[in-house]
Amino acid sequence: MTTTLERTLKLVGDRWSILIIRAALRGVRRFDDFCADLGIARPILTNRLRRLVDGGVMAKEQYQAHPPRFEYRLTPAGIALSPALVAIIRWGEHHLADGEADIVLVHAACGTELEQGFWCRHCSTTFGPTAIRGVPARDRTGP
Amino acid sequence: MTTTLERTLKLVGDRWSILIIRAALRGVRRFDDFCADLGIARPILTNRLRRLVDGGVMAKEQYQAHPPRFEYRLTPAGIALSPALVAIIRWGEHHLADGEADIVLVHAACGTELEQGFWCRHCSTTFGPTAIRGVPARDRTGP
DNA sequence: CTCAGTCAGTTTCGAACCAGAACCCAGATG
DNA sequence: CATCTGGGTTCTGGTTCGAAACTGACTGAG
Repeated sequence: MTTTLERTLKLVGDRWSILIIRAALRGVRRFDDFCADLGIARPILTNRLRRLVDGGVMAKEQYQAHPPRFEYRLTPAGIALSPALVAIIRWGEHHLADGEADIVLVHAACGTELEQGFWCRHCSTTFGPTAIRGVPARDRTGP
Repeated sequence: MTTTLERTLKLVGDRWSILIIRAALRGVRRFDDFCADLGIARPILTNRLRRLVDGGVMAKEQYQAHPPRFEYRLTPAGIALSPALVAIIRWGEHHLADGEADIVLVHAACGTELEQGFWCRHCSTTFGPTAIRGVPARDRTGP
């Protein structure tokens, strides 16, 4: 009984992986930069990076040959995690904020705080979480 | 250096909390039902439920007095986690799926697979993750 | 009344995971 | 040569996890 969600959580469901991915989205690429940026211990960073690479979320690329040096960057699958990341960050900012230091995510073009919703392209409408159903992929009957 | 995201992850960033919240969204309320539904060990369930209650995600309510029995249900803050949950589930289904048993989230009204985007109410437009900026809450200047 | 069963935990104890510090190694730099 | 840098690995204690068994308050059947 290993659902996809369980496998997802095994991959990114720990305190560090999400922080690593956020750092990567901000442009951090190198081992020591992750270390300094996150304050993560090196052995754990080694471990998490390997797991993320194995899971297809990040890719390890050699960026110079002679002293062989590597950088870690997000794959398209990793970048596709950003809506999840944003949703988590937004939830924290709204429900766990404690004072001044907090950050609001805004539409870069105009500075308005973004909203996140579900969109049905068939009905051309947005809707909330109560209007969601989960159906097995194979016997899906929708249009 | 404890960001809100770090505190969020301390609260729900482990393998079980998210699964507990999903079960709660499906209507599971009682201790043993969580146990059976998730296959979680009892001490860990005790621990997680306490943490979620302390964190304001779930509420513990006595539903009968004489053998004092409790049920755990999501608070509004807990229900507000569903966009994050949906984003994570969707990511897993698209990037980690392995075959038949998977589930697709659809708009209940019509059965179309839902999409999830960012919406700017000022610009009346949807946009992708690259158009997001994070700004400190206090010196936000947007309209 | 006795016996089995339910519900919500707590106890016990070995396995896994964590953080920090020290160490290693290849090349570049001085 | 000595030192520095990037990218790790090893070692050490401490915390946390998780499976199974135990507790304890009750309920319902016979």
